[in-house]
This record gives sequence, structure tokens and C-alpha cells, in this order.
Amino acid sequence: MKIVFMGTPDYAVKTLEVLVKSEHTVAAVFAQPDKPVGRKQVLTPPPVKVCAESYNIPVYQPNSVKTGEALEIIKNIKPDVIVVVAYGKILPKEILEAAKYGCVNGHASLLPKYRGSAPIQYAILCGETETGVTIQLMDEGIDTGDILETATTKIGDNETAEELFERLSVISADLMLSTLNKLEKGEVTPKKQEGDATYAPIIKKEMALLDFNKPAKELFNAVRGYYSWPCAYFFMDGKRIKVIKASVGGKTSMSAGTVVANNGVLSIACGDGFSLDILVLQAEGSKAMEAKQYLCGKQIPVGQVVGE
RNA sequence: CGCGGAGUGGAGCAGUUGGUAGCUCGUCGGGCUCAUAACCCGAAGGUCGUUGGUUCAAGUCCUUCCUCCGCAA
Repeated sequence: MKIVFMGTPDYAVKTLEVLVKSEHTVAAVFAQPDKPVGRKQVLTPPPVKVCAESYNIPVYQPNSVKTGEALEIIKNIKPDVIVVVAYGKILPKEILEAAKYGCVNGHASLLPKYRGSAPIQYAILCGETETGVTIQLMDEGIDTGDILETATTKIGDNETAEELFERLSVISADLMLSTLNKLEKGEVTPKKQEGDATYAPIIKKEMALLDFNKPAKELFNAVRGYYSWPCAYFFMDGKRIKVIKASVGGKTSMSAGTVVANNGVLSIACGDGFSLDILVLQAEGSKAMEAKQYLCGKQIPVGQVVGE
């Protein structure tokens, strides 16, 4: 089939590569415009663009896909199907209907759960033990289209969002290819989404501020779910401390937010009477380090209250 | 030049108005102990990121360059 691919981040690259190497033809790629990135604010192309160019596939980066220009480009290509993975823009009805088989989207959750832009993080934040990917036929709603295929996977007890991203991107890529093959042969029937829908709106950095009044388990999930961006954090002595790695510790009678142990790990009391053991952290201006190392240079007495 | 922090013995840090480099760990040796990640005694280990300068004297002031990091995206 002749494919137009729409995607932007690393997550979508996996699918693009699988499609490029398949018997299908990726005729054009759409990605978000280059953005200034990093401390130097260097204008950086999105990963999908870099990948597409390495295969000499034409790349389009319109600021908007609603102006009609994008539609013109697609109509000239006359694709059989438009594959959308983490593109980051909402497609107008005209584009959704511009290909023979429509727009097929790979979404990183088991729809209708976690519709929206951050399904992977939310699955971990909510303490799910299982998640997956859904290949859906897009309609005008946000991730409300009919389901073509799904694949499930267990979430590891200590798995971070970053790790899950990597795994799901591979699963999604393979499932996308097999689904397209079935779609071409008419071997797949779209099914309505069933069950209660939940939403996973975009992650904002403020959301990653740890509130020690919450249960330790929930904070542990936040540490995993917000890694590696924006990364869970709290304040101590006015300085931001990022929590890279943590685990749920033992019971404590100290009030929430109090340091209960400082030997080897930085253990902080949480709202449910358990502690959060911080194993790896990063202070402003320095690299990530083991809590033990951090505690060598900075004496933190038991009883000190953090969160300010 | 978007804002800011930092480069000091193996690790993490301190170093006050410039005057012989300290702390917590770790390492090595010894001691105590039934025993220990505990405790006690002792030791090794630093041209204080780089260049040039000011000074009787610079980790500490000025300067060149390099590297790392937080914010911001």
C-alpha cells in the first residue's frame, strides 16, 4: 500500500522504520516543525523527520494541517492509508477521509482507557499492572475511533515511563504492520470501543511535584511515571530535588514529609504511614547521584521536614 | 551571547573580609567485640578544571578557554 506517515517523536520512529522496511511504500512523512531545543536553543528537527530523511522520504512540516495545503499534498499523493502515530496535531475531517482506508492510528493504551496525549505515563501513574497498544481507525473525536487490533503487555513493578515507552513503541510498530496487512486483505473488522473511557491529558511539569501527604505507593508510581520527563521532584531548603529512583519503604509513625532515615537512602514519611525511600536523586546544578552520595556531602537530620 | 548554579584528595561537599587545604563517606593498617554496614586509634591520598594577570602571598580578586548541570523549550 502507499502510505502517508504522520508522527513526530522517537516513539513514532519505530513504526516508521517498520513500515519503510515492509513491502508497503511510505510516500511522504508529516512531522511537527523543528523546534528550539536544549540550553542553546538550537533548532532541532523531530526524530521522525531525521529518520525519514535518512530514507530519502519527503518530509512536510506544516504549522497547521487545517489550512488545506496539507490536504492538497495528501491528495496529490493519493495514499491508500494514512498512518498516524504520536503526530501531535488534530486532523480535520477532510484528511481523515483522504485515503482509501482512512487514517489508522497507533495509540499507546488499551482504548477506551487513557485516551489523549499521555497514555503511557498515566497507566503507570494510576498503578496499572497491564497496558498495551490499540490500532484504531481514526474519527473526529480524540482517540474515539473504532478498534482494529490490540496487544497487551504487563507493566513491570519497577518499570518507568521511559522504559514502557520503548517497549510499547516496538509492540505498536509490529502491530501496525500486521494490522495494515489484514486491512488490505479485508481480514479485520472495526469494532466499537467498549467500556468506560478515561482520559490522559498532557503532562505538565507542576504535576510531578511530590505531595508527601499522599500514599507512598502513589508517590512511587509518580516517580516511575514522570521519568524521564518531567521527573518527580520536591523542594528542600528552597532547592528543587529531582527523584530519579525510589521505592516504597517501611512503616513509620512520623508525620508526612518528615525525614525518617538518612543512612544509605533518604527516607521520607508519606501520608499513609509508609515511607518513600529515595534511592537516586538529582539536586540543582549537579548530576544524578545515589542518595548515599548525596547524604555524604549534605547532612540531612532525621526529623527535618521537606516540601518547601 | 535567554537566566542561573558548579568544576577542591576515590565519591559527595565546606572553605568565612586573599595568609601553611577541611568535613562526611570510602580505602589501607591496627584495636574492641560472639558478631556487625556499629564503635575506637592511626595512615595513605589534592600542582584546588584550563590560560594569563594583580599581590610579599590566590582555592579565595580580574581574565582566556574547556566541561557538567538546573531553569527555560
